[in-house]
Amino acid sequence: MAQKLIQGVKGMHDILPEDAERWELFEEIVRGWLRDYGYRPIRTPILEFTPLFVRSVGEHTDIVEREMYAFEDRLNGDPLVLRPEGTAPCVRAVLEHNLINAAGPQRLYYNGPMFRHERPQKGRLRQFHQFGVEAFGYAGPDIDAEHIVMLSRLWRDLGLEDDIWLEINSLGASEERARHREALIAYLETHIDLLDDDARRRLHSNPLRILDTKNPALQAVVEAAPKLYEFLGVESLAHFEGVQALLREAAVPFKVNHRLVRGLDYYNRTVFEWVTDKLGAQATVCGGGRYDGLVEQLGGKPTPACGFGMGIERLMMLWAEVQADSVRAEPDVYLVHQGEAASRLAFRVAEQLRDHGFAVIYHCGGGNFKNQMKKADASGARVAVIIGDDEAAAEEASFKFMREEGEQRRLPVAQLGETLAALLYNVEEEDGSV
RNA sequence: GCGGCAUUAGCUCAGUCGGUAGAGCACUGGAUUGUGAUUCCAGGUGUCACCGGUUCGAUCCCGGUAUGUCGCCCCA
Repeated sequence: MAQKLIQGVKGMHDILPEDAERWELFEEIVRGWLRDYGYRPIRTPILEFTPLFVRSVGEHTDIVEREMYAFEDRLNGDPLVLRPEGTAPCVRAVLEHNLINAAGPQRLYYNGPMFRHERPQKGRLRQFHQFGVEAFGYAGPDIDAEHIVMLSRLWRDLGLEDDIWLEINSLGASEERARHREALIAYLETHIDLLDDDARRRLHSNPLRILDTKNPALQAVVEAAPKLYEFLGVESLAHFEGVQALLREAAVPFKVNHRLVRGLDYYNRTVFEWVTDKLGAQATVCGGGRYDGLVEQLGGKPTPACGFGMGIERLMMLWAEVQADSVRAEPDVYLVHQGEAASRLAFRVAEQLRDHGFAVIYHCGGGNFKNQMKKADASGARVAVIIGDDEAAAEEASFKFMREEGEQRRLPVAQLGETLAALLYNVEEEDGSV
């Protein structure tokens, strides 16, 4: 296939400054929120060996069967893959470095790009970004509830609480799930003549999804099908009830959706999704749950675990609506200058002002004063500091407030920093004047 | 991976029943050459996504490709 030189890869988007600034603000908020709950960062490589995901996510999931960027390293034949999700790499790193044995239970988070070769749409990209949280070594329902409650707080902090709601379910223990699956398949096979093509295709790959069909002709069959929750044992039910009790304690509203399943095989017991109706078909902005079997499955000691991932692109689209203002960081000072001696002085003055803590843009590229003042205005700077031949000859600088009334003033450059600090931040000078 | 729709100036979009194109914003220059966001004047704004076909002639019709977008599938 012929590629154009100047063309990004399909489904992989550049995040331009306007958006990237918003992303960084979002990331700062999220990191602060994670720290408040005692979560620590972990960073893992984007490449992993392919079998890691085949074993964890599941051989017969869509992710593994048709969406992984898997390839052979041309140099040594290693089977590599661009990670399609963050949980398995996190478990791998925790096991490889013995974090749990060394330091006990772990509360961790990560942030970064994930890769799935899907058909792109708005809010569904081939390279997308997630914040993920994983907790290892906690068996009780309190950690499940903690994850959900902390997310509820994040939505409030972001102003998204009206756009997102919570659905939860319990998948039970893996044996319980397996028995239900068997019963469900057996039931559906007795009604095979009633199923549509889609349902037949999913009968052995993902029978739970059939229960979610939109085909009205199947409603009666689906309604009478064996229910997963009828297969849950005492412990699973108690755990699920425990999670719900804590959610009620924290006054977090939720909806139990018995048809909620997740596309990754490793989940058990609690699963949850935060969904919105504002992003079309891409309704899920955050999903997660418990995966008590995964650590052992990947070769570790049996370790209870629970976590979630949130899609940054999807959340950013929601957040941009409630956060319409630009989040651009504006400089304090734009330094306008013309003439050789003046430019040299201005270069020094810029550094001098930065010593005082100011954000300073030194004009580059020449141009007349009119042109430079336009740039100063466009930059959003509060103050233009102007140095021409006259100022340079006297070791002085002029300054002018761009956003408020006031005459342009002129001072020796040695006094500029303190004077501007006083004017911009109302800092009193040593003699008490402002 | 399947089906539908879209692609025109830097941005948001008009338009040509087939005769090589516009608006607003932005940008550049000017209104006593050392002063911005207002006002006035002037001006580039463009392979009309790409490749091919039909035609005297295609931005427009047809086919393919690329990308985006909507739905399905699936998921964050």
